[in-house]
Amino acid sequence: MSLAIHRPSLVEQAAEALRQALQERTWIGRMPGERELSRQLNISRPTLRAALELLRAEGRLKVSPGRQRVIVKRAGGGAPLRLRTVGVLTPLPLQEIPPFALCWMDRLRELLAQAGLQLEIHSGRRWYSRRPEKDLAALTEQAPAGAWLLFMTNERMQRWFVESKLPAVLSGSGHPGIELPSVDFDYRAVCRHAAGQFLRRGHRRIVLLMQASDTAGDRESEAGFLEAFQTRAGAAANAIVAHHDGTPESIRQRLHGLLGVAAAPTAFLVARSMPALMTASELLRRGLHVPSDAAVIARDSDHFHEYFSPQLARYRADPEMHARRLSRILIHLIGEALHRSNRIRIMPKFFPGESLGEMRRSS
Amino acid sequence: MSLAIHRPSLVEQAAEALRQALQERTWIGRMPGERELSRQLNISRPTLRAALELLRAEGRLKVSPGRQRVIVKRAGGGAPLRLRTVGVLTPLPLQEIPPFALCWMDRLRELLAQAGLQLEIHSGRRWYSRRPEKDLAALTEQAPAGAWLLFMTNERMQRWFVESKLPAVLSGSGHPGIELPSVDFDYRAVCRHAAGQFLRRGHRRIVLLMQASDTAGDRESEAGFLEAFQTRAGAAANAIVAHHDGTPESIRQRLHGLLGVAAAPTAFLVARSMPALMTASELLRRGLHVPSDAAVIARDSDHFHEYFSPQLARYRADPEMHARRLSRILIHLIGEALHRSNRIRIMPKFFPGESLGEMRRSS
DNA sequence: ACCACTGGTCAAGTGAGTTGACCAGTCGGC
DNA sequence: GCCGACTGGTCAACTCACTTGACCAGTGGT
Repeated sequence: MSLAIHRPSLVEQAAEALRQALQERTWIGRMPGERELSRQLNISRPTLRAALELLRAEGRLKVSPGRQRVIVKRAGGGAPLRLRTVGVLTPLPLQEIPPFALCWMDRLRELLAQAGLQLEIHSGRRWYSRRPEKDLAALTEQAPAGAWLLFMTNERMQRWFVESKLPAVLSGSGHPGIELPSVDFDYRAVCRHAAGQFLRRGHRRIVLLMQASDTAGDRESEAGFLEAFQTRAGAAANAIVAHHDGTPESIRQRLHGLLGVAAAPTAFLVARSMPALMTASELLRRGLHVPSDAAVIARDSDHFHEYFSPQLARYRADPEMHARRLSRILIHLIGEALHRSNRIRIMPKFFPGESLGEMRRSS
Repeated sequence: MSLAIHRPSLVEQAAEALRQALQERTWIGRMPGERELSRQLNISRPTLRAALELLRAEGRLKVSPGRQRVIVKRAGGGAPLRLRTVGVLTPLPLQEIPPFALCWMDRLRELLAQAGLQLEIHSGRRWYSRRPEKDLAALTEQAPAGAWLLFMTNERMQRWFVESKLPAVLSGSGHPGIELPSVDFDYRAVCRHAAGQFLRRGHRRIVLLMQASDTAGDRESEAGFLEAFQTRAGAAANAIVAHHDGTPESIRQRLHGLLGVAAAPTAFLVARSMPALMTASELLRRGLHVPSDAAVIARDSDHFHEYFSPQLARYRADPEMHARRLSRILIHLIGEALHRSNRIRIMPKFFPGESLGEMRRSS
């Protein structure tokens, strides 16, 4: 059913009108001035400029400051093929992608399909290495896409996309200084809040357990977590940041190390839904009572958490919303092919569950 | 100079899209609900309502509170609609669909998109009730599809699709006598095998824990499970089939009942991945050791099981394969629109894990 | 009686687009 | 020479269509 509405931005519509006008040889040699054009099109100058920038990127115009834009003579129809695919970059194979992401990805695929776009998933550790530049260049040449959706990306990758000027969107945080549109969670606020919950319940040895990756979201998580200990209440407590490599075995080992000492931690904030499951189940398996021996909060949540006993305290978000926001940005981006730094930051909702324990005054 | 840009509001565009849809007789009798429509159009409800109000003013719709809008019959024929969509029926909303299914569904969507087909998911308990006929008729009229993909269906539903002669494929087993193409797992063999594993390890009180649904797969599971007890080794043992309603709370209660007696079961075969998680975690939470106090096998597996400690014994299958097979049948079906009873039965691979215990001779 | 659905309403938030202002560079004419 | 009227380049403030998320009462099937 093609019920979907196209919803082109004014910029796209203006660009299309200008293309049409150029095609019909409305002007010769140079374009009219911006102010004149914006008057004719009945749009504002910033909007017109964005449209003209599109045409420049397509090679139809040349600009130089102080002079009117020059119309480039075209030899035959060098119509810039518009790519109708969105490439997705992920380090994980489809089966290992967390259900939450799978859910919004599927919904996103549906939304994009209605707009005539196809999602193409490229999964592999290759692009996530220390020096991804060469592989990224190879990929974007061999599998060209109208836009790229980046998932769990490190700084190097993000920087590469900015510099190569390919249209890209982040699902997850952008590193400082990276000007890419993104949809992500406010992990700084989440982790600060979670640590605060632990502190208010009298915990004094608190672990943030996360994957050793260099995504911006994880860095923010750490920063937010540590911020909570700079308050008066937190100064007396012990903040521990522990890393693992993402595999179940590695998480188990890390927990083994943490719990093997005399003054073991009593509170665990765990990043990502599956490591949270591993943490909680391993605690139970060791005979610890949750929450009285060890409290747990999951930074991320997935639907299978509903089926864990005791119910984990966690932060929940809406995959449908995530998909809609991404789809709008992507459709926009593929139409305009220009970065408009559009950062959407979502605050997931806290769900207390049973793994946190009652409020108490002192330890 | 036709440089001017027509700038329709979203409301106008939506109204136009709806007029178009009405023209094409996309729905019969009544419109879908506002929430559903706004989701399909990817606009917010207030905006949609304004558009619907436009149509009402034009006399194409009638509204009355608490009921869906009624389409006013108009003279003049509508165009016959071409069906390039595959409708998916599921009782669960997208977020609650198990990751395994989500995974093959997404891959299926990709494969179908390549063939120019769109997947349209319809989730709701409505079609899964005791008397689904009326609602199914309404659905297939209001959202016509070139083929239907049925998920977790009961016998009544399957029979309805056979009798209405709509092209349909089952993901899951067909009930006896139902001649629909299907891709499913051989749960009879799986459960017989699982019960055999328990018996060989000396367990004598063995539970099959499953959702009280009337899908063919679940019936086969029960049959296969019980078959294992008709061997010489199984005759001395106690087979218990316990049902729950699928909610975490219900599973917990059921387990509470099972474990509350003196001679509690020592082995649990659990259908579906999430109930298996609930079972294993609840056992641990109660201080039972897995597997020495209670052994667990999951009939179905999902990737998050990797992150449970101890590793659950389970049966694994390949979502990619599942998607490929379904896509072939569906593309075939939508091309030829005839049933060719094509039953594909998959035997998932057994993974012993840690929750089953070593082999031993006697209890 | 319940529960899941329907249409009806609303307040708060947000982001695309507008407006209007100020640069520095270019160019023609006095 | 130099003024002034153009050019493109940039920015901050404002506006309003649209979104979001929440509630309500009524309907209808189980």
